[in-house]
Amino acid sequence: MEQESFLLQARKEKLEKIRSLGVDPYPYRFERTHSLRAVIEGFEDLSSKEEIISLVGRLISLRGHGKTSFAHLTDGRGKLQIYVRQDEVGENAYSLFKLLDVGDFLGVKGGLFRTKTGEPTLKVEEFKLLSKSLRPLPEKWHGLKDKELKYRQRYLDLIANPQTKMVFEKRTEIIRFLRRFLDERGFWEVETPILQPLYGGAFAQPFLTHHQALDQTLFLRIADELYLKRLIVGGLEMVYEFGKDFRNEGMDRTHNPEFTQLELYQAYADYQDIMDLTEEMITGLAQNLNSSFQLNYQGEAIDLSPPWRRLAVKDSLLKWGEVDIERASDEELKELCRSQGIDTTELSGRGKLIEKLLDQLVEPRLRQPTFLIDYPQEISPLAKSHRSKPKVVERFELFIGGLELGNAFTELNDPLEQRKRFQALTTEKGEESKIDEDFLTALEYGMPPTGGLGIGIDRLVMLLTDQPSIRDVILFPQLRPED
RNA sequence: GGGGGCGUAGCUCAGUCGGUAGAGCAACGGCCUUUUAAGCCGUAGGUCGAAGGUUCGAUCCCUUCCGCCCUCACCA
Repeated sequence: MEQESFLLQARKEKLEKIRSLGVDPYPYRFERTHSLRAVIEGFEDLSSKEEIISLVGRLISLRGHGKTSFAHLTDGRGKLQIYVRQDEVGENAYSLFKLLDVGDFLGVKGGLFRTKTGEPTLKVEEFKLLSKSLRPLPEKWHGLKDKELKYRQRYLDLIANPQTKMVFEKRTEIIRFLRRFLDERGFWEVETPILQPLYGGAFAQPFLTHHQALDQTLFLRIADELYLKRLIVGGLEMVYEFGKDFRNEGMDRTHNPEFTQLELYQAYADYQDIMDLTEEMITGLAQNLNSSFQLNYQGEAIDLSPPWRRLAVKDSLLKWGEVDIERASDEELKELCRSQGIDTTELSGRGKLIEKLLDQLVEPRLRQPTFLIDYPQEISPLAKSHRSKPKVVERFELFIGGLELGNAFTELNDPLEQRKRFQALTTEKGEESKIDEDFLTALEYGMPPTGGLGIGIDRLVMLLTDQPSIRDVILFPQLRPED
């Protein structure tokens, strides 16, 4: 802290010197004629015309040589060298330039030329300080490596590490593509409540908050599902929502307490249609982003070429668990769990046992794109029973590179059946979790046959940007407070 | 929550088999009109994550705590 104030002090003194020269270190405006990227791309043309241009940017390097200085400016899209000479800008202006630091924002005006080494450079005729920086930026050569600092002070990470900026640029492109993809198919983008009197649509602990005026407990949503289905009842037919969901559970490489999910619902579609849509959407995305179906995730080659494997839960466990879940007794399933080192004392019901076996035996093996389909009904209360297979529902989860990316159903639209499923859950849990009567009422008015999908956007970004942790694709991931 | 690793200057990192610490970059002063990790000369900057213990002496060993990372568990 002492050290920091020492460094701060030097900059504050410069700030005062600048003010005493009659210069405002935080002025309001500077007109730029070109972005730095435009200058680099149009350099030959601009320099041959000897045009005088105006540029802005942050000073990221500074090399003074007495009465002349070289520096680099960056404006977030590009980087350009500038060259300042005392005999060009005048003595007063040059002494002001000497008071500048790496980190300051600058507007410059001049013509372009190439240095001896051929680097495109702007010869400064005039410049204007646009904003004074009071703290030193991370070191120019090694950047900012400390993960904690990268997450806590993401702005420094973005300044110091171009790769970080690229990841988040791709994140923006991914979301932009998905919106366009759905908009073009006639989906409506909608917004549903984040503050909910009841929570549902997934199994997870919620965050609680309180509304003062209503004196009411509210929950931050764990999923959008039950509201989006109400809109299907309302006749919207094709809806989607990009939204933050909040789950009050553990944090790890693939879980952040708040995360972004894309949910979409399409009337008159079933889960087969949704599989087609998902495949088309994500392969289109990869093509758009990387111009290829091939990608590398954490050293592993992944081929997104369609069609993707569609593997039934039952077949997956036959293959990797050597068990027939239709025939095996509860005790046999438990035995298999135990042989895999799974603690079965807390597990009730075949559904949970099967889910555990999937976790352990199947999911880690799903490296290439795979729709795992037809899940046990008891762990899928919002999905419609399979049209021909007993005891399973029409549901899929999507796995790529071992990441669980999506979850989808042919939606259950039988209100009486839905009520039974909710009731079975509350008795199983042995607690008075409230049933969303308003949702059931909506179903009673009639919901058309519908397919629905949830995609974990953060994990999708991880996959497509080759990042190992969800924290690397969320600008401000959840951390414990310092001290 | 269990196990393992890490925490030293603003940043990136050395180091001390226990004798209160170094480098590069950044900073400050000086020289320098085509440099680009500019260069040269000089200066300053640290309660070595926090607290306690062992010791003549702790940044180093021990304990506890805090934070970060990995991993297991938990997690429709």
